[in-house]
This record gives sequence, structure tokens and C-alpha cells, in this order.
Amino acid sequence: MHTGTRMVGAVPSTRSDAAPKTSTADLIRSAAIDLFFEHGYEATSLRAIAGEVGIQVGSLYNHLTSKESLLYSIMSKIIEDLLSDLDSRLEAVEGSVERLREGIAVHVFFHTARSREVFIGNSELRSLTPAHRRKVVKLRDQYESRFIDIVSQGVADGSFDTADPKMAAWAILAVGTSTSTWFRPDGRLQLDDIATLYTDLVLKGLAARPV
Amino acid sequence: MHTGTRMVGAVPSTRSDAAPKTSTADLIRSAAIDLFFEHGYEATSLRAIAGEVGIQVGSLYNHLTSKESLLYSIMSKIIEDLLSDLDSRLEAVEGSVERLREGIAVHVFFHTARSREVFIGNSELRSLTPAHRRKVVKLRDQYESRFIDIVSQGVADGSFDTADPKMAAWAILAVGTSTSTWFRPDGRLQLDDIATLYTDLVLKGLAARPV
Amino acid sequence: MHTGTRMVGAVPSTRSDAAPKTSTADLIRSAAIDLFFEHGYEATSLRAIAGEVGIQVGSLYNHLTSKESLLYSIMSKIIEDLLSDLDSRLEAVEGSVERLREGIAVHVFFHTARSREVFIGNSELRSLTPAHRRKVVKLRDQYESRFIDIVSQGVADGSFDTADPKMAAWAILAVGTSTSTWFRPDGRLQLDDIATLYTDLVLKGLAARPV
Amino acid sequence: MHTGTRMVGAVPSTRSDAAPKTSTADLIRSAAIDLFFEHGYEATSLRAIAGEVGIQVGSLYNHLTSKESLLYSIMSKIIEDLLSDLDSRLEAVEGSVERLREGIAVHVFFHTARSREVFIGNSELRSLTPAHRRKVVKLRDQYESRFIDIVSQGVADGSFDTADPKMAAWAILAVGTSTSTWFRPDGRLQLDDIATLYTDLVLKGLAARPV
DNA sequence: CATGAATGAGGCTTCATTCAT
DNA sequence: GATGAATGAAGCCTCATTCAT
Repeated sequence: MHTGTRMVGAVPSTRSDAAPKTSTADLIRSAAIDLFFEHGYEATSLRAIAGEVGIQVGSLYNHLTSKESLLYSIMSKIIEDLLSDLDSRLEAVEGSVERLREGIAVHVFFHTARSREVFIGNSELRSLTPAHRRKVVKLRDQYESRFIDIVSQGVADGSFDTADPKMAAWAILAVGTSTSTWFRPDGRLQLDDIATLYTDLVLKGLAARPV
Repeated sequence: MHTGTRMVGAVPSTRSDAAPKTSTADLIRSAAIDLFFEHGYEATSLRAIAGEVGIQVGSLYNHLTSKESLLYSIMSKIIEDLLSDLDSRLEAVEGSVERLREGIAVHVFFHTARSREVFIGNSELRSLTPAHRRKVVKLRDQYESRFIDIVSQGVADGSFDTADPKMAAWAILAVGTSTSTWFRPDGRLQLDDIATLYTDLVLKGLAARPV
Repeated sequence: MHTGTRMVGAVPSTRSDAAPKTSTADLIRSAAIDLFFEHGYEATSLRAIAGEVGIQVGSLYNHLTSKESLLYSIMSKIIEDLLSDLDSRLEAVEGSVERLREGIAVHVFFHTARSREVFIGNSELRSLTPAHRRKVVKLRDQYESRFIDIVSQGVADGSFDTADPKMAAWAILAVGTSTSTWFRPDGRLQLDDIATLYTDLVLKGLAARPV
Repeated sequence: MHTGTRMVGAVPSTRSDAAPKTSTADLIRSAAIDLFFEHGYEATSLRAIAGEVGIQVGSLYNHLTSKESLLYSIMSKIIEDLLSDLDSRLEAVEGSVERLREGIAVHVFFHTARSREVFIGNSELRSLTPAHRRKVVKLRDQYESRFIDIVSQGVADGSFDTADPKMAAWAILAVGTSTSTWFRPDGRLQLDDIATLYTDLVLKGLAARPV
């Protein structure tokens, strides 16, 4: 069914590229993702990023405007990818149950395949410029609303049973999001296992009648 | 049923204390919690904390040994409170279903009543000294293991049905933990509503047979 | 008649103080005046100022808010002193000719006695914050208007003869101001000589009838 | 009488050229004059100049060897023009009074017609290389000496009456120089008015007998 | 206990300059 | 001639921490 990482579009696999030449800008971005993920945005110095890339600190400014703009570009990219991926995958699916199943699959896969970026996206909102924060929050709200809509629709058509679709959607998302916290590619669990397990858990939890 | 905040022991209600005299140390702690929550540990300066308390930066060192020690004290306290609260509440409860219901209630209530501290506890692990981090992680693992045990036990006695008790427990905790992200005391939902809704969702999701 | 430097109130004689203990703040101010005068505000680094004082760069910030605030404090102080000195000296003087003579004397003495600060005051307006610049310009305009008023009054009462009092006032001020550019305390000319020479030149230039 | 800007040789009217094609070098020079005038040499970055011209920073180095050389070229050019203009205008004039009148006219006209360059010439000496500074100072001294000579000659031949010709000359120059500070082409005063007014003021001030 | 001043390290950012393309 | 990227130094400022008073 779902084919793992392949689904998440052009996943810049962030380090293990055997690709011929990687642009400095990409190297910076990649290093930033790694370091922001590991130490947090505030605790990551441009010195560290430059060091990782192998250039001088000042040289970074040939590729970015400010430290914050680097963060923003990472955060907005991941949420945009997330949203567009979700939409393209939901396009062909009908039926509340199937749509929710598909949505959870996308959500979980994304949160494992690109866990570092997603983790940054979830924790560094505070460090954004007000204007940038507003944009990212808007995208995130759109993403959430997709799930709220699915659950609401399911309640309306009798597929689901829950008192509060919005909170139910948040719970669903939280389960998947938490994945980015503990998932390690080399762990015992595979992407498919995780998605399946969470999907079953959620669908059963919402089910109007025994599934 | 359970009456919310009352259960969470001595909740230092962090600002609206009618208490007679608050020690400087408590004021510092309280200010730190507010600021760490709002801007993050790294982005919070001792200057800001001192300013909030109304003293000079140097004076802080009459009450603490380092910025990190202040963070550690906040983080270890909250997880200790969480753990001891959970244990004291589970003492008298029997039956997997009832124990999980109780556990979720404690978890959710804690994550709303003391959401700021809990949020810090979940996001600032990276900023701790290795030694301190180890201690906090150990406590957190103990807390998690309580839930894993309950689920495992439930699977063993036929109450629950899930392929991976550990991941199921994580999912349960994630749902409650996410509360600390969006819960605002003045929102439309009450503590009881949230706990009930999440408990139902989870129990149904784990149920061995239709509930 | 005029008693040289003594008139300019508490002239912080900027370097050769035999005074017992000079506060760090005063040392900073003094060093800044010397360096701003010699190299200009933009070309003077805080490093240089700190070095002159004998402290670390960061320590400067125990005594000032920003580099610009240091400039502003110097600039506003000198223009305020200039203005208050002028006013207190003009208080007792009557008659356009005598008032102008007195004004020029104050102007010239100030521009020699405190030539470094005055020079800064005349050249670094651009480096001020808009708000600060506005304040300084306002004071400077007040100072200029004193001279314009005297000349205008003199024209009205028949003491002076000039087509444009405002431009004449500017010319008078320019003559005195230029002093701060070339005057060196060890030069061949004394304060009194300079003031006398310029006063005569100006009064004769403006005279309605032969003086 | 004299018709203003026409006299000051090839005044590169600095922006409103209807000229067909302006070389990049000229554009750079022109932008530098504008920016040095407005913000000062130290506060002007090559980046800003390049931006004004519409090229990249690196490209500047196809037209100049260093930032300082650009400043030097501007400063030496203006003082050379000033000096040669003065000399060519004085060539045909005889009589101390007439020579001084002519000198002041040239001085004032130059300081209004090319006020920006002249202002730079008067304020940025400090930013020059020692060698360059020496050259410019030498030219400036030559220029000043023209006026000192005229005044001295006038004192000798009984046309003027002043105790110190050097200081008198400085005063004369200061009056004209100050023009570059406040003159704006759209102001109420025309070039001729200014020159006439200042000339009268000065000549009367120096006059041996009532004029 | 609180203060104010000092430290030294390090933060982000800008700069003039160089050079391969 | 122009570009874009790199350098290395330096800019202002903030920080956690210490300590004499």
C-alpha cells in the first residue's frame, strides 16, 4: 500500500547523498537541520553551522540573510511539503475511514522520514519573527484543519463517534507527531509497522461501531 | 468525579498566590518557569529573570548556583511530582482498565494544571548537564514504564488488544502531553471534559472487544 | 574683562585632572571625547575606548546603553552647556552691540576651551538616532536664534546694517565655530586675542556707522 | 554680475545629467559623492555604493583600487578644481579689495555649486592615508595662502586693517565654507545674494576706513 | 542579602578585499 | 567588465559568572 519514504516527494536525504556536487546553500541548510534538531535553534551558533560546512562564519551570509531566515526557510518548507503531500494523497481517496487512514499514514511517514525537520517545525515557532511565525502558524492550521474536517465528516456520516472532533483530531496528530521525538531509523520498528499500529489504534478509538 | 487541580498536590499556582510572604527564591523559580516556558531556556537570560523578580543579576547567585541548576531544579521537581502523584493515585486502583483510566486522568490533569512546567520538562532536556539529564531521563522512563506496564498487563489479562504495548503507551502519553501545548485555562474546555474525552478515546482504541 | 576658561562653568578638563579618583563613567566619557574628536565617531571602536580606559569592552555596558547613547550624551551636554552659558552671560547685558560682543566672546571661548566636544557636536549629527538628532538640532536652533535675535534687534535699533540678519548670524557663528578646527592650546594665540580679533572683525562688518 | 555656476568650470552636476552615456566609473564616483556626503565616508559601505550604481560589490574593483583611493580621488579633485578656478579668476584682477572680492565670490560659489564634494573635502581628511592626507593638506594650504596673501597685501597697502591677516583669512574662508553646510539649491537665497552679502560683510569688517 | 562593576567568551552581522568563472 | 562566493578581521552587544563592598 503505502510505499514508505518514496511518498514524501523529493526528500533531500540530508547527509548520505552520493550525489555529485552539493551546493553550499544546500550544505548549510542540511547542517542547520542537523544542528537545530540536536541542540535547538537558540543553542546553535552560526559558527557551528559554518564549521560543519567547512567555511567561515561570514561566508554564510552569501547564502542567507539572517539566522532567523534560515530557520524560517526550514520551517516553512517542511510544513509546505507536509501540506502538499497530504493534499495530493487525499485527492483520490473517498470515505471518511479511508481518508483518515490515508491521512494518518502520511502524517506518520512524514514524521519519521523527515523527523528532524518536523521536530524543528514543532519546537522553534518561538524563535521566528512575528511575521514569519504568522505564516507558519497559518500553514500549520491549514494542515490541522484537514484532519478536523475528516473527523467531523466522519461523525456526520456516522463513521466516527466522538464528542469533540477538534480535540480528537489534535489527539490523532499528537500521536503521530510524537513519533518524531523517539523514532530512530535504526530502531526495531519499521515505518509501516508504526503507521499501521497507530492507524488501527486511532480508527478503533474513533469507531462508531466495532471495526 | 475527580475534582481537577485539587488532586495534583501542592500546586504552586505560580503567580496568583494570595500567600503572605513569598521568598525571593520562590519568586525566582516562579519567574524562571514563566520565562523558560515563554521563550525557552536558551533564550531566557538571567537578566530577564532578575528583572522580573525586581533584583539585580548578581543577586540571583545568592539563591542559585548556576542557570542550569535552576533549570534542573524545575525539571526534576515537576517530574518527581508527576511520578509521585501517579503512584499515590494508582495505589488503590485495581483492574487494567481502571488503572489506565486513572493514569490518563492524572496525566491529563497534570499537563493542564501545571502545563508550563511540564512543557519545560518536555522541551529542555538538551540544556541539562549530562549528569542532570541522566537523572531526569531516568525519572521520565520510570513514569513511562508505569503506563507500559499497565498496557502490557491489560494485554496479558485480555482487557486490551494491541500489537505493541510500548508504542501504545507512548501514544497515550503523547495525547495527554500535547495538552500542555494548546490548553489555556480560559478555553472552552474544562479539565474534566478533556480527561474524559481522551480517556474514552484511548480505552476504546485499546479495547479487546467493542466497548 | 572676560576671564577665559573660567567662564565655562565646570569644564571637565578632560585629561590632566589631578583630582583624586575619577569614576569609570567619567573616564569613558573622557576617552570617548578624545577618540571621537581624533578619528570620528564611526571610526572609533568601543574596543579603542575600553582600551583607553583600561577595561574590557563588555564592561563599558555597565556605564552606557549603546555607543550611540554615549555620543548623544556628549553632544547634548555640550550644546546644553553652551546655551546655558550664553544665556547666563547675556542676562545682564544691554544694547545690541554689547550683547553681540558678549555673545561672540562666549561663542569663541567655548569653541576653544572645549574645542573637542564642540567639534564633535558639529560633525556627528548624522550618527545620532532620529529622536536624539531632533533633540540636539532643537537645542542648536535655539542657540542660533539667540544670535539671530541680537542681530535683528541691532538692525531694528539702527546699531547694525545688514541685508539678512539670519545669514549674518550664521556667518558670525561660522567664524567662531571654525576656531574649534584649528585652535590648539599651545598655539601662538591666546583665547583673549582670538575673541577680541573676531569680535572686532564682526562688529565692524556689521556696523551701521563707522565704529 | 557674475553668473553663478557657469564660472566654476565643468561642474559635473552630479545627478541630473542629460549627457548621453555615463561611464560606470563616473556613476561610481557620483554615487560615492552622494553617499559620503549624506552618511560620511566611514559609514558608507562599498555595498551601498555598488547598490546605488546597480552592480555587485566585487565589480567595483574593476574601477578602483580601494575604498580610500575613491575618497582620495574625490577630495583631491575638488581641491584642485577649487585652486585652479581661484587662480584663473584672480589672474586678471588687481587691487587688494577687488582681489578679495573676487576670491570670496569664487569661494562662495564653489561652496554652493559643489557643496557636497566640498563638504566631504572638509570633513574626511582623517580617513585618508597619511600620504594622501599630506597631499590634500598641501593643496588646501596653498588655497588658504592665496587669501592670507591677499589680506596681508591689503594690510600692507593700507586697504585693510586687521591685527592678524592669517586669522582674518581663516575667518573669511570659514564664512564661505559654512555655506556648504546649510545651502540648499531650492532655498530662498540665490548664489549671487549670498556672495554679495558675505563679500560686503567681510570687506566692511576688514576695511581700513569706513566703506 | 543586595549591589554594581568587572571579566572573558561568545553571539550575529557587516565589511573591504580577492579571485575563479 | 561583471558575478558570486570566499576570506579574515572587526564591528556592537549580551551573556553567565564572580566578587568587593
